[in-house]
Amino acid sequence: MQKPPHPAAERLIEQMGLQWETEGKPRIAGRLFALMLLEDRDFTLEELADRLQVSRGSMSTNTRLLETDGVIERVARSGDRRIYYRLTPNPYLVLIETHLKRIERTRDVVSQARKELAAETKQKHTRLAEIERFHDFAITAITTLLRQEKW
Amino acid sequence: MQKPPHPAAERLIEQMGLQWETEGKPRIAGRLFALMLLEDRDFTLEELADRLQVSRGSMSTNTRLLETDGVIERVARSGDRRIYYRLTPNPYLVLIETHLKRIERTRDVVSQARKELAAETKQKHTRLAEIERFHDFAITAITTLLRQEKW
DNA sequence: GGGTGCGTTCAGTCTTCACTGAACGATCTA
DNA sequence: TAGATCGTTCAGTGAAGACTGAACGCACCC
Repeated sequence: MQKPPHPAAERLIEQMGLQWETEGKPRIAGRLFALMLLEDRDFTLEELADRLQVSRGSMSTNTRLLETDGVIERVARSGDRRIYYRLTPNPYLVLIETHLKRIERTRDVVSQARKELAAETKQKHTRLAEIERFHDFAITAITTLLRQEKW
Repeated sequence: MQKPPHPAAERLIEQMGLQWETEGKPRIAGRLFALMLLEDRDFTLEELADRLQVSRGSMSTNTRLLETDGVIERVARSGDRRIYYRLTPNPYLVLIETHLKRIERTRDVVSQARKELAAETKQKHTRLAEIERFHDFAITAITTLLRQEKW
């Protein structure tokens, strides 16, 4: 017999879903992430779909999404045809890495624009160089942060 | 006579728009931000709407959005009924602050769940405490980063 | 081979939200 | 006061994409 989920757990899951939504990611992915953080064990696809009340199709899509990001991984069990999902060792660090990549991408866009605008007014060029430097600074900061790992 | 915009500038603006879109923010807001970074001067609403080829309504909404975030500000000129917009002194730092607030919010959600789940299994409680600690660490890191300002 | 369980795919639906543009109020000018 | 200019609001439109669920492929079991 299944114990009904604690209201506080439920709230955490839903809040995380909304949070992810504001960041442009699927709500289900956020809810999924929260659930797995909370329970911290292996799940089958169907178990997840049941628990979060979504279709298997949706769950398939979103597990793949998190898997691609490196937040969760698939686990096989001998004698069980089903696939199990669990969090990877440092899911949060992985998320930050994804974020880092985005910043790097923006930096590159700025950088390229700066180079191509070199012949333009000096003001624009200086301005872009400044922005680029800021990005570099942020990237360095986050990278050292990730290396520390002593949280 | 107006000089046509440089292709590289155009690309930067559009790319920034797409970037903001992936982060769940309006594309126009991103384009607006890039344009103002690039030119770094005062603009009227209509000038912005013309330049980015959007309606005045849209521009009104999006200038307000960036203004609320503290990225741009309104400027009045005596003898001119129109409102001018310009970047605030450290627009990037402001954006990071906004991001910081979001992290704090997530931390609070986790924190509350942890407290309410104190009576639940020890595993869940420990797990949530760990997540909370991680958030605290990230918050501290970003805060010190913002205080430095020596980029 | 038929039957069953599992995961994926994909066409279709639904929701959300960015964006438009007309209408409006407000403010200045003649 | 009438007219012009400026910014905002809001109802309506359109598009993007999250989500569903049926159909499918595949592997295993009998």
